[in-house]
Amino acid sequence: MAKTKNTLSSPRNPAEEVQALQDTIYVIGGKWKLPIINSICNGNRRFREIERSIPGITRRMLSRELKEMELNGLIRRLDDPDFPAKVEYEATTYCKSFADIILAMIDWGKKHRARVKQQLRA
Amino acid sequence: MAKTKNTLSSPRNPAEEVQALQDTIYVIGGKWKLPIINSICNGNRRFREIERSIPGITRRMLSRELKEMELNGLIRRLDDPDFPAKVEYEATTYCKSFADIILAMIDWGKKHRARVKQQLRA
DNA sequence: CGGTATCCTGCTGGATACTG
DNA sequence: CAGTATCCAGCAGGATACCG
Repeated sequence: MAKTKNTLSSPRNPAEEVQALQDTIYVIGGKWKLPIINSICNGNRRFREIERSIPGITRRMLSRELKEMELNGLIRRLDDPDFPAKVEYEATTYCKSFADIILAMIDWGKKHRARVKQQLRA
Repeated sequence: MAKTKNTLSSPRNPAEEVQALQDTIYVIGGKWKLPIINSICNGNRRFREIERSIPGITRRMLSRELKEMELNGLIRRLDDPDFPAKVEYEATTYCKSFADIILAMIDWGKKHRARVKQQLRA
């Protein structure tokens, strides 16, 4: 017999939460996915634009990640047939679902900088 | 002359935000740091406890990460001299500063699971 | 229990050059 | 502009065995 949802016991399920956490880490793992998502969500649409908006990224990496992200439904690639080599990328709803994570991370990063700066002055 | 902070223009600074994002990715990079932080913040204190709470992690990895995290001020290691091989770990305030990120990621992971399940039924 | 030592593999990602 | 091709290194991380 299937257990019915018990709303009283364990409002938090640690095992389930680690799982969820590990899934997420798997999906957004690596150095570039989140910065790229962030860039496109910020309105950058052209390859070069995105490239310039992310310090340190190479074309190869950007190219690879964009391809994978398109496959995974994170972005749409719009290729203008009239202008060869005019491509635009746009974020899907799915892509935007990472907003909370990205915001939390930006926030943490800013505070971290402030903290380090403090430390140097001490 | 130094630019004074202009509260009107650019309440958001994209360049600064990518930086912050990349800093954060650097700090919590890899498969294990976040799950370990999460585990310790959830009250797991013993090595084995932490190990058991994180599916897939090996002793070697856990050991290495814990050592690094202690060096970086994320956790305190309490070694009981009376009981050799009785060690406890506890989270520092710094460690807890990752809570928002972790929560956002757990949340995303859960929704992701639900989404995938939906897809399979369709 | 709480680790360390050793060995090994793969994959991420960098450098560089070329293309339609 | 928007990529692709090739080549290569480093290191994260897995397997396994051993230790006080």
